[in-house]
Amino acid sequence: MSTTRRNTWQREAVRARLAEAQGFVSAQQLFSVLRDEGSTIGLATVYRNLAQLTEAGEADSLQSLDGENLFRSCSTGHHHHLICRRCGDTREIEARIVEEWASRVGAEHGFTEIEHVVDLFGVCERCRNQV
Amino acid sequence: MSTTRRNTWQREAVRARLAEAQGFVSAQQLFSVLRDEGSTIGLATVYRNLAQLTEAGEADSLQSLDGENLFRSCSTGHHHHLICRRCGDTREIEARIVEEWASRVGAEHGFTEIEHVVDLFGVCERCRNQV
DNA sequence: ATGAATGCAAACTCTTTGCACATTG
DNA sequence: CAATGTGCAAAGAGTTTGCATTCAT
Repeated sequence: MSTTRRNTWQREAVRARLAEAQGFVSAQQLFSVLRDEGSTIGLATVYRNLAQLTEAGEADSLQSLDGENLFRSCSTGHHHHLICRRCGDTREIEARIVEEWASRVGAEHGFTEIEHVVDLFGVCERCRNQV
Repeated sequence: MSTTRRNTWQREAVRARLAEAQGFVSAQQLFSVLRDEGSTIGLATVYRNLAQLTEAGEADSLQSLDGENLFRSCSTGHHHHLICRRCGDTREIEARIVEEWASRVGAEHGFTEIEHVVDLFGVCERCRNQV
C-alpha cells in the first residue's frame, strides 16, 4: 500500500556500521569506513539511508557545533548527549528535568508540537589530562 | 596592543540591520536586505562582521534545525530560545534550571569547559490557529 | 518484469579564504 | 603610512539531486 521498502545490503551495511560505532558519526565518516572495508557503496546512498533510518526512528541525529549532521544508532526513544569536543566520546544523559522544563516553557508561551535541541559539549577527563 | 578594531560603515550596517530584525536572521538574509537597500556590501563582509559581533558578545547565534547559522542582536549574556517553526517568531526564555543541570551533569561525568545547546522549536499559537 | 534503490557526477547551499584595493586611525 | 577591513571570485565542506543502471520482489 504505501512505502515498499526494499532490503539492500547497502542499507544493512549502513545500519551495521552505525550500530558498531561508538558515539556519533557523520555520513562522511561512515562512508569512509565502508569504503575502506572495500565496500562499493556510494556517498549518496549513505546519506539516503541515514535519512531513512532517522525517519524510521532507528537512528538519532544531531548537529555538531560546526554544523555537521551526526548520526547514531538508536533503540530507545528520545534522549540527549554529552559529547567530548576532543575525542568525540559520547554519553547518553538523562534529562527528564529538561524534558519537563521544555514542555512547560513551551506551553507557557502557547506553543505546541515542541521539539527541543539539548546537547552538551565539553572536554572529558581523559582529554583534559592529555594536555 | 592586540586587536585594533576599526569602525566601518559596513559593520555599522550589519549591526543596525541585525538590531532591527525580529528574531533570528541568517547571514544570507541580512546580505539580501542590505543589497536590496542599495548597499554595496559584500557577503563575505557580512559573514566576517557577524562572526566578530558574535565573538564580541553583541550578537547571539544558533543553528536552525536545517543547519544554517542564525544571528540575533543580543544585549544580555547567555540565554536560550523558543522559536516558532512556521513564522520564526522567537522568544527568549529563562533557563536557569537548564544551566544548572548542564553544569551538574557535565561535572558528574568529569567533563569540563561545558557548552550547551538548548533551543526549543514549536508552533506558536497564532500559527496553529491559521491551519 | 517493474519500479525502488543505487552509484556517479553535477548541482546546490552555506561559509571561508586569497588577494588586490580601499580605508581607518 | 601602515595595517585592518573590504569586495570579489574562487575554493571548500556538507548535502542533495538527476539519471541511467542494477537489483529486490
